Amino acid sequence: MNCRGEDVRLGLCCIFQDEPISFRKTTAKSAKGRDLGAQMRMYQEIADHNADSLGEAIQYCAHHSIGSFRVNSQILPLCTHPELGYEPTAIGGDTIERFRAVGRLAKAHDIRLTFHPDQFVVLSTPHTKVLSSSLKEIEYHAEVASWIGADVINIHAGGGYGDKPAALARFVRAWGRLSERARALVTIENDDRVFTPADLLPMCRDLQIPLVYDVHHHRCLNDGTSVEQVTDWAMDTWNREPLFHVSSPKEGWHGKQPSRHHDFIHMRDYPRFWEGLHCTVEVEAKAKEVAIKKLQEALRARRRRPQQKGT
DNA sequence: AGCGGTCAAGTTGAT
DNA sequence: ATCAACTTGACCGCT
Repeated sequence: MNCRGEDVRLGLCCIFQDEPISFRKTTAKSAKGRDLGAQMRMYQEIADHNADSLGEAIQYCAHHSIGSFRVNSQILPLCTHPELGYEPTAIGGDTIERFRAVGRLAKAHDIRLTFHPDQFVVLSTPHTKVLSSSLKEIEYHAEVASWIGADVINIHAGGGYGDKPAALARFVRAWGRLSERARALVTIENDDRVFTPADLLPMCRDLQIPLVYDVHHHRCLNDGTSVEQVTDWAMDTWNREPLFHVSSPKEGWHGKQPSRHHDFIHMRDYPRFWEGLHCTVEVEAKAKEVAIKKLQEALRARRRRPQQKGT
């Protein structure tokens, strides 16, 4: 039981729908038109804004019983850009101290912070260029995570390239090239196209990489295992609070692309037996904080009702 | 001020 | 062959 009086910690992903809390970014094209000094000033200004916004996001979560917030990877603009990139620690002024203060705020309110680097991080890639940029990207996340106290950098296994065992072997090798600090934060999530929980669990156990179990992806790409079974197995891979993902299909399970996310979470898709688990559930719904509010209400209502048939 | 096109990056599968 | 989808639309430059 955590401080919110509930067992499950719900997580908000990156942005808000209605609440006026926003994060800024810029484009390489815009930055290139300035001299180096002006570029760094712009990056710092955006980073300061984003640190402040992250603080507001944490406050919002604390006041709305949301226990976790996923931080956008672009929180330091263009930091890992191949031409314009810079060391996170090179950002000037009191920006880093601002982020550290935000980290203390999150800790004080028991708001868990996570990262989910985007699709360009591919540790299973056979291409050395893609691999080096992926490693760099993860190390960047690890640095910022150390400022704010994030305890998860969640990635997918990457492409399968027609030979999943070979791809996973490359993943293992790449993972070994990360710093110890980064490895301690990296988690791996089952996806909806290539790697199922059954594909990933052996590697997760071998290397002690926690599995972020995405039940929606599992339902899109099934491997013969049950939601109950994978939940148990995934829980066992964690040396800290387990993290799961939930979402609902935009056009229903019989629509043409069930992988697309709905604005809200349908209770049918939220496993009943997750209630009462000590874990974080990130809510991947387009309506963001509005979807979480609805989900909280639906979970409360369901808890009051006697057990019904089905999940 | 409003609006449409653009944005750093990888891989897959739908069309 | 092209393009949308993915953890997320925001930003820029034109009219």
